[in-house]
Amino acid sequence: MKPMDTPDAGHMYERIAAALRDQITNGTLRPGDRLPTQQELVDTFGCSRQVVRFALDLLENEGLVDRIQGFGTTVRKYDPLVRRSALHYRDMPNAPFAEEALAAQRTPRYTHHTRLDRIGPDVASRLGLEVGTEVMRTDYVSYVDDQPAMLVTSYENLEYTRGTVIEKPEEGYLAGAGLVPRFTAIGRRPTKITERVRVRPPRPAEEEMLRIKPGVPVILISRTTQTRETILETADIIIASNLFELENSFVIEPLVSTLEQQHERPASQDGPLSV
Amino acid sequence: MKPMDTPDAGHMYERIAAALRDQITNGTLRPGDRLPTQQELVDTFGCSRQVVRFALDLLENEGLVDRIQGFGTTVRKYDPLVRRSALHYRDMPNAPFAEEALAAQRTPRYTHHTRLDRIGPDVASRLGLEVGTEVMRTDYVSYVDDQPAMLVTSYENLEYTRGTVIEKPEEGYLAGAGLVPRFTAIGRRPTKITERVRVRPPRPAEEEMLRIKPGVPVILISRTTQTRETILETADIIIASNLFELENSFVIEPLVSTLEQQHERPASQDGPLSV
DNA sequence: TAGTGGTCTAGACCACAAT
DNA sequence: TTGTGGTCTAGACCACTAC
Repeated sequence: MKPMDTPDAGHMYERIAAALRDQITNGTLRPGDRLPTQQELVDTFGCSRQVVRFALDLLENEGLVDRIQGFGTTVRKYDPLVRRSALHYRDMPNAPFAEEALAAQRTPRYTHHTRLDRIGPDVASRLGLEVGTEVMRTDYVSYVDDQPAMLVTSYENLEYTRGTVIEKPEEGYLAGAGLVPRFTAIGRRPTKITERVRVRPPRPAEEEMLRIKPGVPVILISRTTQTRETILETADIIIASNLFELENSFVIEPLVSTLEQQHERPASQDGPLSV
Repeated sequence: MKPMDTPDAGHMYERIAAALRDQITNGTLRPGDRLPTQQELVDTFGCSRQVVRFALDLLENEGLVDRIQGFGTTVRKYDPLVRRSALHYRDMPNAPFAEEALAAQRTPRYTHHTRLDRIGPDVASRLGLEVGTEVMRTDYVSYVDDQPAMLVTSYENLEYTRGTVIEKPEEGYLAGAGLVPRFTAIGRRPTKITERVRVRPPRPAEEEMLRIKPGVPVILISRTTQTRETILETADIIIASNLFELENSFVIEPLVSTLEQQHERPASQDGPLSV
């Protein structure tokens, strides 16, 4: 019969998607609400069920709806936690992840597994070591309300940690403390931590580990922790983007005439100086 | 005939997708290569064309392939630039975006449009001003090799910039300079810049503005620039995640509380020190 | 013009959730 | 059991690319 474009413009599936998207974004349909059934949409728009399904595919891939077999299609909820780098890289020996979750009325939990491992090319180049060098590897899985939210794999250079209290990250009196207090405790206080952030749709393995729904990208962070001369640690962090936002703060150094650079001086007051 | 699961396990479309995904990720099919045609896949897997298309939908939504009508399906290329916060928020009055692009052998270009604007609730709360206050708004579109890559909308508090040389961000001798040198020039050197990073699939408007392909999430950054007492600026930044990665560096302050400094001391295995 | 991918129909059966 | 969404077939026509 009528093949595709009926009265208006564009394709039928896009018209259906646009109609529903409007209702979702303008609040007519609210998070958790049920959309019309596929059959109702077939009747409303006078098209085949495949077309309706294609329209719902779009909305699902946009992260706007959840489709529950046998139940219906609902508007997806979004209520992320915030991962603050400043919390993770401060001196206090608390667990920043737990703090973030509890502050948002969620229940945090994590598992960890530490073992010796030999590194591949990628980690080797980040640590400045030879491929195959033995390092201390720790895998973490962090849960929010029993839902996996973040995967971390950390590699620590044994040259610096071997035989110290922090050789095993989750043992000893600094178990669970952040990188900064741990390495400070062995006289190797980090001077800089660098995060490289990449974003893409999840791989099937990540989809499974994080129980990710369609339309939810993952955030991948490669971190390196260093002192002036050495690289202490590197880590791969995988985050489900529907559960976390990131917050990064950058401290701007005051202008210190031309003589001195920023060294061990607690940030002084910023005078209105000319350039 | 045979409805779905033939010999092996799972659904046919997932088997097809998995076979192709393997070839892409293990390098049998390389970026730019053409996949088999839909008809060839129909013949190979002995299923209907709809099922083959569903499999390709998956790969497209994973960002792995491009589908070009009349030509074929190809393996997508990924070669992002790096947005370094340290570059954007430093003192040098250069254009960091151009520098990043040129370093990667790409051609940068951007447009800008500055005007007075009255702010809505979101920007108002970020600037600590009343809704409807007049601010200086500037919209930027940044292109890499003539492809739009980043949208920035910046709102500057006129209370501080009115009548100064930086009142219009893209005029005067500091045109195009970063936030730090510009505000420093009027005696309001920023002390902290905070970025909140959110990730999700693109809205249709964003898809169009950034000419985004299926399976490419957007990165949304809300930035605020402040001195100790005041909020100077806030901005919304939208980035196509296939064109940019982010790099954030965090400087760890030396310990100044006690006389203890870490510094160049190669201190190996020493006993546990109190934090 | 030939061949590619894009949209659509009409109908079938399966899997899961609610009752 | 009923109704929801999930997978699949077989076939049609449209839109674009390359030759």
